[in-house]
Amino acid sequence: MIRLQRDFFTRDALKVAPELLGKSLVRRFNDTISEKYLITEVEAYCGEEDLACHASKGRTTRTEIMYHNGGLVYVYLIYGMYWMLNIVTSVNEIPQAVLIRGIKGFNGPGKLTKKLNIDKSFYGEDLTNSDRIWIENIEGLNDLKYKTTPRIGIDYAGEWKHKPWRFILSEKSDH
DNA sequence: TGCACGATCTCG
DNA sequence: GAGATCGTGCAT
Repeated sequence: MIRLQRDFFTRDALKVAPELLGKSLVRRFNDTISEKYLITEVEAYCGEEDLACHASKGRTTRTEIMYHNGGLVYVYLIYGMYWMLNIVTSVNEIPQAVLIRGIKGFNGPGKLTKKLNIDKSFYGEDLTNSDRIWIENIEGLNDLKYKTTPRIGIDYAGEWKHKPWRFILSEKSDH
């Protein structure tokens, strides 16, 4: 198992998102407790022109982190009670992120952050050197099958709501 | 300073 | 189908 490095994240969100499927999300709580979860569902949000992306409102206190280099964590509160876990992608000044919507055994972005005890304190965390959250490659799991659908909960995004930028790992693969 | 609105979830 | 619940962005 090898922790994903900077170069994995500093690419376009549409390239990174499907490749995150089948990777292992690691949450380390202390010296003896670490938990690993297979990533099964993600969504890509691509820049200021993407009306579904929070960065479509420009650079604000909340979206600032998306303007940084890939590999950082973007966390925000939605509906007053759920923390959403996102991973910043692309390079400086290009605001993109991938929302982690589901992990094996726990579908739903709000449920997984509650399960992993992830909150605003993770905003800006660096996945390439954090000691409490990172992502690992699982040897032999590559080019997995997945399907795409439009993203969830963004009816306000006009034409952008139709983009097939939600990626779901298929139940069965040839591997 | 105030207010409308969510990249959700659970229960009925 | 509706309610819970609050930080953020933008209008006052």
